[in-house]
Parts: sequence; structure tokens; C-alpha cells
Amino acid sequence: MTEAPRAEAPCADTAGLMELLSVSLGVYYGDFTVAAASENLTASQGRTLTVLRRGPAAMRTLAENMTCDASNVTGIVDRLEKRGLVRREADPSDRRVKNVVLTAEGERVTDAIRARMRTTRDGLDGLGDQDRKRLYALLERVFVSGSPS
Amino acid sequence: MTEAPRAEAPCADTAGLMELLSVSLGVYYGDFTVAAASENLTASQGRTLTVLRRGPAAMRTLAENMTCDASNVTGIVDRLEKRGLVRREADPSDRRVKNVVLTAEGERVTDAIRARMRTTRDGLDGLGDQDRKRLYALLERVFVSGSPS
DNA sequence: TATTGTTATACTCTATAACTATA
DNA sequence: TATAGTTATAGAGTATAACAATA
Repeated sequence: MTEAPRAEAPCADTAGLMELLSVSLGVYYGDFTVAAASENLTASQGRTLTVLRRGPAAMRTLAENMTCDASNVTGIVDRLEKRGLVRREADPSDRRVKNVVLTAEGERVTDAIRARMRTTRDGLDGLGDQDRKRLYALLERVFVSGSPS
Repeated sequence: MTEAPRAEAPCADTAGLMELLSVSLGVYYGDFTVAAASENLTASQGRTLTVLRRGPAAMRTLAENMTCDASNVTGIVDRLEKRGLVRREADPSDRRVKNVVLTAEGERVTDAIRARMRTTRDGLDGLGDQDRKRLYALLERVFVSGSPS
């Protein structure tokens, strides 16, 4: 409660924030990777499921979301499909397009991964209501509003 | 102050925050991957340099930081060393340990990668001073203070 | 005995280029 | 001509198991 000078004053210049983001997302990504592995999935497979949890997506859209070449998505979706976690559906309006859809099992596994991310979840649960809203609004401004999608 | 439902009410429950973090990480990681590629580095190589930018680290420490098996680090460091971006140094106090150190060129390249992350940088620059401090403090609480390192 | 780093192996991810089917 | 998806290929990342050197 005192105003005593803190040893760890937030270094909130852009460089300091970039560095903290690097650390934070490293922790998040590690948490995610371990959680995906616990379901016998690679990080890329887990990321694909997470993207698809928001809704079906064409192969190419999936590639853009994952910042990789479209040719990579073929193999990733092949393996997920072989495990019954996703399925390809023909697009009615453009026969070139294949939409990838999560199966019920795929949804279950995706949710299981997120449920296993204890480090991230515990960190978020440590925040109060007001702080959670602040963090949400700030991340939204930095990574969503600002991004040209 | 009214209770009128907002179209874009921040969904600040833990599940909503997890989802927004997932999107944010995706944007950040994509930004990082493109920036690393512009220096002819893979994402893993770029991550390794970023970790080392904080200071030298033993092979095993590096592996823990990157959430991967120690055997992978051998190859990654091999390639970075071949390009003159890092070097292995014998640890004086334990002859089993090799400390990996960033060379001057490695520091330059690492900083160049971060400088190229325009999406993330612009997003952060769009925040005011107060918001930057808030974001810094919140991320620190969620991912650093809470993490058992 | 335990730990550090490496090697060998098999599989996955990745970018590039070339191909097909469709637009 | 252009675009969506696939295939082939080579290099890089990954976990596992086994190993030598050191603690």
C-alpha cells in the first residue's frame, strides 16, 4: 500500500514491452506445446485445431492463419484427418476449395488441450475482474484492432 | 454506466482471455516468423537468438527455455555457430557444460529481427503511456510472477 | 549413480517448384 | 491467366533412445 520505490519498476517503453511479450508468449507457447503433446499432437497440429475451433476454414485460409506455405497444410490436415479430428468438405460455390471442419472428437481434443494449459490459466485466474478486462482490452487493441487482419 | 449490451463487450472471463491470447500469440508468432525469415533464419533459430540476447545459456537451459528436448538444441546451435551468430564456450566450473554466447553479429541480427516486427511494434506504439505501463504490469503478473520459472 | 551434451533414428514441419483442376 | 490444392524434394525441427565424459 505504501509508495515506497519498487525495485522492479515497469519498463514500459516499446523495447521493454517487446521483450516482455517475447517472454510471455514463450511461456504461453511452451504451455501450449506441452498440452498438445499430452494429446499426442505436435504444436502445429494443435495450432491448426485451435484455428479451426473458431470455425471451418479453407486450406489456404488455414495457411495464412498459420503463416506458412499452403503446401504444408496438406500434410498437417492429412494427419489430423487420419486421426478423425478434422474432415475436408467440398465448397459448394467453388469446386477448387476444400473447407476443413473440426469433428466432434476434434472439438473435444482442442478443448482438452486448452484445459491442460495450467500455467496460463493459473496466471489469468490470478487477476481480478477489473484487471482481466484491462488485459483483454489492451491485447485486443495491440493484436486485433491494429492488425490488418 | 448503463447496462445496455455493447456489441463489443470485452469477454474477460478466463476462457475469453485464453482465446484472445491464442489469437495474439498467432499474430505475434507470424510477425516474428516473417521477420526471422527476412534474415534467412527459421523460427526456432530466431527464438534461440532471442533467448540468448538475454545472456549466455547452457545447452540444457536453452532447451528448457524453448520447451524442447536438449538433443534438438545441438543441431540448432550447430547451424547458428556455422553462420557465426553464436559460439560455444566451455564452462569453467563444470566441464560437462557448454555455454552458448551470442557473437556481435548474432546480437546485430537479433536486434534486426525485432526491428522488423512492424505489426507488433505498431500495435504497441498505438498505446498511450498509461496503457503501456498497464499492459507491462499485467503481462508480468500473468506470465512472469506466476510462472515457477 | 546422476547429469551434460552428443549422436542415430524416424517422423513431422517447412519452403520451393511443378503439377491438376477449376475459375 | 489466375487461383486452390496437391505432390515431390531437400533441409530443418522434434522426441526417443543410447552413448561418452564428467560430476
